[in-house]
Amino acid sequence: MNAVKPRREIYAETTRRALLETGRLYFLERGYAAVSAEELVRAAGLTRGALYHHFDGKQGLFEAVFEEVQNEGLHRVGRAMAALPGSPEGQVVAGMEAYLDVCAEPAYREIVLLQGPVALGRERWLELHHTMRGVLLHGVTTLIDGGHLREQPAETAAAALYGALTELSLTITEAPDPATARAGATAVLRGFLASLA
Amino acid sequence: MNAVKPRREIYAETTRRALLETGRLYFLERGYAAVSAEELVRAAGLTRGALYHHFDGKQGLFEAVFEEVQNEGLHRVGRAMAALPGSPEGQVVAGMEAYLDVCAEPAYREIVLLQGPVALGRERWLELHHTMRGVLLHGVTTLIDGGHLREQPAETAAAALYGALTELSLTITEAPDPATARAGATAVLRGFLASLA
DNA sequence: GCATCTGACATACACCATGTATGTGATATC
DNA sequence: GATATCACATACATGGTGTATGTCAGATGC
Repeated sequence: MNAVKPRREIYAETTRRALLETGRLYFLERGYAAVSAEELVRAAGLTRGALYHHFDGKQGLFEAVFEEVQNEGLHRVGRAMAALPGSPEGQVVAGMEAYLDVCAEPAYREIVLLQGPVALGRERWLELHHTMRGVLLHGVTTLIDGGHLREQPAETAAAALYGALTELSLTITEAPDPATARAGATAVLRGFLASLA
Repeated sequence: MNAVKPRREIYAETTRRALLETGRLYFLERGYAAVSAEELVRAAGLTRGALYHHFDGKQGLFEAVFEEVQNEGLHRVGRAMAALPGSPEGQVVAGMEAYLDVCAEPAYREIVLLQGPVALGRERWLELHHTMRGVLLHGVTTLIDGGHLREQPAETAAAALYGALTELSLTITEAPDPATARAGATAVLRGFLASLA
């Protein structure tokens, strides 16, 4: 038989997960600033001691929740792109559309897009969000290198696309009719991408 | 002679301005969260009583500073657009380029774009920032109505443009060579706008 | 020109929230 | 079985905010 995991480790992992899930729930429903650390840990049946033991305070817990939520979105975008091997343009379009769907999820929208910059400060937020932006930058770079887009600084093109993408995702969920708003958004994005060729 | 302004009113206006300018300075240099209300008013030679009398606490003062800074940018964009009467397309392009310059100013960049959402929360920030976004929306609407852009929901197009614009402005100031970055950004933006026609 | 009132602040206090230092009991180790 | 260590809980110090109240100069009424 393989080594048994010591009980203490199991217990610790359990409380860690309890903190993560309670944090995710409370941050999502009430907002980072509105929920105090004390309230949060009591909801998990713990004390602030546990919070400071496993994470670096309330912000540390938020960062952990942030990374979890963002990674879920990252995987979803990755799967959408991986479904079209051999077509770099199709991959980027599919990735952008998948990203719109990811942004439509309440968890991603609230935790990563809206509360992230507020809770972490823009600087730290950029650090943690770098992985997601990197996907788009990588895609654009590939398109330029492959000759599908004209020669241009990839950072600039990716930044503009990212800005349009994010702003569009927010307006979609705020729109009275999200479905048609999403359709309009993808049309705008495809046109934008084409204008870079 | 016309009525003389009572002395008390003059005094009050003076302290109000002292608070505004100290706030603008401190928020810009140190950041909203990092500067306490107490520290701020002491730097202005006052106490928190004065702050709460004239504004609604630290956040109220920030909102006032925010509106001042944003209005300066608004006027600058307005002047740039007014310089090209009769050419709606030229006006929008000129407005976008002027906006890039406005975003390059440290005060606007820090107070409105970076600290604004953090200090006010996105919801309140959107309310106060609505005037600036409205300029772009109005421009896009005019272009669509005038047939310069194809029939499409103006909100969607304006949102995408705004997102690209803002994101580009941030990357420009962070770029090693802002001048060429700005040139690249305007090229991307012109192409984007053309893709909406 | 004196009394009164009002506006512009200052002072004092109560209340959270956070971070940290320390305590404690269960569990792993030897 | 004694000891060390890990996973928390408890207690306290600190700092920041909002509010209630006090105070004094300056406007107002007679």
